[in-house]
Amino acid sequence: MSQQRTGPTDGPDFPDLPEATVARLPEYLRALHHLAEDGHDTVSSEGLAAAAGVNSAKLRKDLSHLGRTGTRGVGYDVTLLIDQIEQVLGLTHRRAVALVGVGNLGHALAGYAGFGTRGFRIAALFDADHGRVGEHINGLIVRHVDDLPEVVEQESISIAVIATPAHAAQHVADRLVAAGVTSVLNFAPCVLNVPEGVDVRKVDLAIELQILSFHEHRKSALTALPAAVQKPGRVGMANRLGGEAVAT
Amino acid sequence: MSQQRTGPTDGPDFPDLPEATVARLPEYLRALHHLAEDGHDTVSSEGLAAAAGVNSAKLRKDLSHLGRTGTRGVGYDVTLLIDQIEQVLGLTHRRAVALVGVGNLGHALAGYAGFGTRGFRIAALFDADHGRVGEHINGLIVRHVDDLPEVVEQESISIAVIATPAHAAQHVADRLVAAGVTSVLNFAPCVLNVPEGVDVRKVDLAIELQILSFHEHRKSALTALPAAVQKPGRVGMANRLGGEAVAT
DNA sequence: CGCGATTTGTGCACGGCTTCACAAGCGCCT
DNA sequence: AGGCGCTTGTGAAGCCGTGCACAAATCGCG
Repeated sequence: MSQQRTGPTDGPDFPDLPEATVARLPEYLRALHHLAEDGHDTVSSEGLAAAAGVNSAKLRKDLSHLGRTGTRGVGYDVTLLIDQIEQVLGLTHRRAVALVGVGNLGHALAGYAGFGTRGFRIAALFDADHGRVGEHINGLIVRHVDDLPEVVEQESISIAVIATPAHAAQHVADRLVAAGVTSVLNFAPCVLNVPEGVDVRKVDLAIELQILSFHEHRKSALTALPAAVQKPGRVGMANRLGGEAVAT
Repeated sequence: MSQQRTGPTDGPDFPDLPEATVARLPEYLRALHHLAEDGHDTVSSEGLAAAAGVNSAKLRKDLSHLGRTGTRGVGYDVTLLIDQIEQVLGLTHRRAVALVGVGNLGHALAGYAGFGTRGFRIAALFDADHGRVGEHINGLIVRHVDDLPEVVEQESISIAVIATPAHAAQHVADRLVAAGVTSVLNFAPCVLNVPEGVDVRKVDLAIELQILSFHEHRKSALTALPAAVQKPGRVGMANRLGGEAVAT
């Protein structure tokens, strides 16, 4: 997914950020909100980096892509930076999100408060099971997937979350795309084929655990044979090339 | 590649894989199981790559790190490859997992079938709320977090999932580490500080949506001003750097 | 007004990952 | 047995991301 620049005349505010930076901005944003609640007016790159769990140099480079945002010798203005990041992420208005699949996981997601507090609004719930259609969840009524086109249009939905069983996911994705959705967050353990221009991000619990399993396996093998290289230190690592998501 | 092993004394089978490769192996594994169910005995790198949503060259390079696995002119033996990957990921036995936080999301995770079918077993549920302790979920009884050390020891748990509110996550993580857990999957929207040697992976729903939001924002800005560069093509992309980072 | 302390912004080098392109190997068919 | 087509495995090149180290900028204070 490459995106060539808009051209010589640079777009008003489209820094054309590196993907890795985009993936970190939300984390900075969360940390900033936390700092704002604690009454901080400004933060140093060092402080914000610590709160977001990254290197300070990386943080500065990331923020530098947004244009000059900090003040040398002082740091970053918290509220100003929040505004800038929200602007870049397109969070200036609450985006409507559709949730398809109201099963085990779907229920939990529908009740997740983090949606509302971080720029989104679940605008509609869908399920293919007629037995579930009509059910009330968190103030919303479950509708049948056949109603997708209509509702997506009405509510101006461009982002959808798929929380169906794997075998239904591709079909749902096709219908979502046909209805006009251009971004999908997929919780089903399968790959989705979508047309160019549609973004898909995937969250797979089992994959995350399997990656951890690998490291466990490696760790136990290391401590078993060679005298383990015990390094002290503090501060953990959180890796991951792509981000992932969720919550309570 | 020949027998050379990076380490001094070569570990039995520890290719010391690139992190990016490790993050993709689970996806290959899932695709392979799917192929096996469909009766395939062998797969070409092209076929498997398509099923896993990646480039075939990347797939071959990834698999080459496991030692010779394929047969030129033929492809990869499906069941053999499954065994090899499971071996490397440490999935030869079902790993016990502890789940802390039996709220909205915790309930859903406790009932997630993908755990059992993909190498894991939820061995225990915990919550700090005494009102929830004792509750039966999916055949398991919710225990109080104070029992962590005891249960982790008994069940040989090394991996834990945190599904608590953000404000409790760090405290829970500390207790988990103290109890002997060395890998954590964190669903709470906050960064965790853990000692060296403990792995943390994070899944944050809001972050995923915000990343999608950015791309939506960019797309709408592009289609608005310049005559959109409409490229045809098919086949979608699933990123995550990681995963991408994404994982991702 | 100027100096020093502080912190940002960034040039640069390094390492890892991705992709291409092709030689090496394998099976099948004649 | 030999050749042919197919597929893997991998060298090499390029790209992206990271982290260091430092110059530039700003504030506060004497």
